Amino acid sequence: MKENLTQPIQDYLKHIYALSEAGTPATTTDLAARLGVAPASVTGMIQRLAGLQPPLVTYRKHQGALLTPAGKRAALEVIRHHRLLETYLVTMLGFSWDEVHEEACRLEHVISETFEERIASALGNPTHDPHGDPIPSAALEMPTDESTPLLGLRPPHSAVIMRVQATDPPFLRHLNNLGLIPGARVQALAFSPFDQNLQVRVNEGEAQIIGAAISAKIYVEEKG
Amino acid sequence: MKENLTQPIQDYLKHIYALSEAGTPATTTDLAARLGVAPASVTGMIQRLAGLQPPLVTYRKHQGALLTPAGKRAALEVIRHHRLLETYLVTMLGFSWDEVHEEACRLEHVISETFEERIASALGNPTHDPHGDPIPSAALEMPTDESTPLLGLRPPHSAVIMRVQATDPPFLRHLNNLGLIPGARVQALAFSPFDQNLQVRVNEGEAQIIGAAISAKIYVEEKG
DNA sequence: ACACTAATTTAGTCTAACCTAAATTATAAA
DNA sequence: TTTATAATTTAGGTTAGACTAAATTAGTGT
Repeated sequence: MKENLTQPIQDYLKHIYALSEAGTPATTTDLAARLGVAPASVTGMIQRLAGLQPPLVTYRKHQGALLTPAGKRAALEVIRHHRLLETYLVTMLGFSWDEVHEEACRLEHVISETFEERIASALGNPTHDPHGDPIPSAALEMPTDESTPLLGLRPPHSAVIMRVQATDPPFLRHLNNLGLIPGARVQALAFSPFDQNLQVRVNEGEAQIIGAAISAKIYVEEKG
Repeated sequence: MKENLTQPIQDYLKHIYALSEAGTPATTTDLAARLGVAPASVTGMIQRLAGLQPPLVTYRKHQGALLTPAGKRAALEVIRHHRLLETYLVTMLGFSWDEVHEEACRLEHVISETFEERIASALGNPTHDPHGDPIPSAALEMPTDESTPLLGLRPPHSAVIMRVQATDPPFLRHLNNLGLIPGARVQALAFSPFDQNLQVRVNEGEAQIIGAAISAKIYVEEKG
């Protein structure tokens, strides 16, 4: 019951959570790609996780993996660590938002509950990290967000960026240069159905065109 | 050359550094005791460390281990992390000095050079941690201290506590209750050669008697 | 010089987490 | 329905880092 999960196991759970959030099981290959590991290794690990007492995942051959309640709790604990750390690194230690993912990935496995509490309260118990990702509460409740992909915004609507789902540092720096960061207001000026390009104005600035690869990863809310 | 040392290896190096600081090699058994590991495991690991390219320790059978320059650098890097972290946890996150050792032991292996720099400069590049232990500089130079064991202080001399060499939380809390913390002034009132007990006054307070087990671990400097 | 004890090393195992290659199963097209 | 392709699993192997038990070496007192 009081379990000390290894770092690899915590990583598996974190990614199973992300991939199965929509309800569909996380597949072996998707997990392998995310974890940077061979598919066969994933099969082996999933079988082990399903055999633990208590089991952390449910698993049926060729169907993929889903988290059990215990597995979900462990995953949310790691995700809370990760997102609190990212927030702390940016707001208290002057990291930029493209640097924090890697650092948080290493720290998330080793900080104590005390450390978690201290940084959470130093930050005023934030509900979202610098990328806009929701931070599970201390009770491991995930905040529910209403945001939708920027890709779906149509002229002449405007909206506020709530979330940027990306971890690649060069990509994040690029978005930062374009002003596409949480809090920014974007107005849709034109949409091209062929290539799914969106022409937008960001924060009263110059008009610019952004491709589908970008606008699908940015989540906005129409408000104000 | 660009080495990613594992956490166990970093721990070995750290403890070899501590045990061989005086110049005498670190013995298998002492290392085993410190690392909480069987002596045979230490032998195996030391042989591996001596066989790395470049070697991190020098080793001759039954003689114990000494750090090579590369090994010493790696050890000092970890020790710098550890002591900066302890300092940061105490001064920026409200940890008490008995809580920080364990936390720093886990964090020291995973923080980046960037993280190290940021906390060092947030703290004003401290040279000593909350226990008074010297913090190696960014260039890995260890500050040299002049302090001597409180055990050697004789009436009517007085001195200032510079360093407390201990990690056990209950013990540290006890010292804290006695006021025996870095910065405190102690005056020797009497010394009993039989049991090595020392009667002292701490910070103008009540006289109290402290045993050799304590006064040997507290380092002071006579000044002022 | 000898013998006893304590320290150390060797030899052989174990487990977690990975790998590759081969075998199997599912999926989708003809 | 059959078959090709892609996904998955099985089987077998590797490595780091630990363990125990047995063998060896060093150090000390006689």
